[in-house]
Amino acid sequence: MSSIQRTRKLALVDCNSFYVSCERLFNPKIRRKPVVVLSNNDGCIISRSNEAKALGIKMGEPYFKAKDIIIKNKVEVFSSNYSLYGDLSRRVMRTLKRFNSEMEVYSIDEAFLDLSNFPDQDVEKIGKEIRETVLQWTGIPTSVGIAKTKTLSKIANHIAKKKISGITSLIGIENIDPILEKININDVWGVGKQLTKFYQKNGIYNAKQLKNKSNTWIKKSSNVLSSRTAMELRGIPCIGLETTTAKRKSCVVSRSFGKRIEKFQELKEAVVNYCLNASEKIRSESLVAKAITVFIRTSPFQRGFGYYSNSNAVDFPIATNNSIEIVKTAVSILDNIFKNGYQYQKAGVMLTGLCNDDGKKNLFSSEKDEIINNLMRSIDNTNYRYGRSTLSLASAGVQKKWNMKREYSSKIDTADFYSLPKIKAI
DNA sequence: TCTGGGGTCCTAGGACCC
DNA sequence: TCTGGGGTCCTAGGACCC
Repeated sequence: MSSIQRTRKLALVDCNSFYVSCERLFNPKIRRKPVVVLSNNDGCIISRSNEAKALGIKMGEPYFKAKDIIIKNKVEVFSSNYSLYGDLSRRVMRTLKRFNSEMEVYSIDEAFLDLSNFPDQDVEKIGKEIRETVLQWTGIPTSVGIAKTKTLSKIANHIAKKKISGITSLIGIENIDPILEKININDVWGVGKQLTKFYQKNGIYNAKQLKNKSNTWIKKSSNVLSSRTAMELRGIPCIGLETTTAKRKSCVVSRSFGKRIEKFQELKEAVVNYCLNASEKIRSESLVAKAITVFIRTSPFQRGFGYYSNSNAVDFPIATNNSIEIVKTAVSILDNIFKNGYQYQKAGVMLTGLCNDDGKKNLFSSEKDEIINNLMRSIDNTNYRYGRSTLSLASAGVQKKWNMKREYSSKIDTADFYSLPKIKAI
């Protein structure tokens, strides 16, 4: 064997406080200040700068609960701006792809890269180079964790987040038990709230203890996913790299309302809008839906008004992505589940059983379908060019009293040339 | 007053058939 | 009429992820 070691090596590159970093990119004045970004409707805190974390503001905490700390410490607050984050995410991913085309975009702010082709002793250097390049080209700071399996890369990344260098590699370490011992069981990828409770009850408090637990016990008392996690902790890959983006199986559009809604008419407007959104989305991916679910509910937190939640699913006679048909079906479902006298807080539609739109005509297709398809296509093109909902259906309404609250939007639009930041060339 | 949204996968249990 | 078990398929709900 040659002296160059080539084992399986996966890097997890994760953007630091991604949404906050995006806002900071366009607003240098908040670089060193505590910053948080809120979820839709300004409901919860979903991204925090290190300064904000240090103040004790928790992930997912409702905004109103953290308001005291926020005001007292002059924390900068932003409503979320997903088109900005999506755009910057694509730039980061494009940059990463230069290092290896064997890459899995795992979420908006993280990606797995296969570094197996590099010699073992070089990976830390490569990781450093990745960080520097992404920072220089996009302005987004990242952390890099490298290990033999996805689960271990996650752990390496978790450690890297706390280091100034921003990089941790577990490659070439004989015994990683002392490292795993310091990782709380709930910080292991795939171990959520319920599993944490279960493991702790059985004396498992850290990653090392789970790693050394027998597989049969884990499989028997939990499930295959948990045993996969344990195997991955042992350095045995069980979760593959998904380099091609699989077609999705469902498409959900749902929102909480800016204000509570009581009237059927307003609820209907919201549902129609969600349908238009969802059908446009699946059309853009050349998919058709076999079924649709509509759900409505009142706030689970509001006491004294009575809680009501209901949903219903209906199969389409033929899988479709036609807005008009989808809207019509959704409204009839809403008609069935709507009850008077409740203050609705949220509604949503879910298109399920998605499959490829082969465009084939079937027994029931007619010339009318052809006309409808052309209509959908021109609606999508127009909306793409002139902004969403330039063309819509009358039932979608114009007032939209139910629209989301977004009080703290930075209103940055990356399509606006003049607001683009200047990035240093190399 | 104010508590996000969008996904995937697994399992248990019921319906149905032989 | 009563009795039994095993297989498959579907769905709802739960758990997890970011």
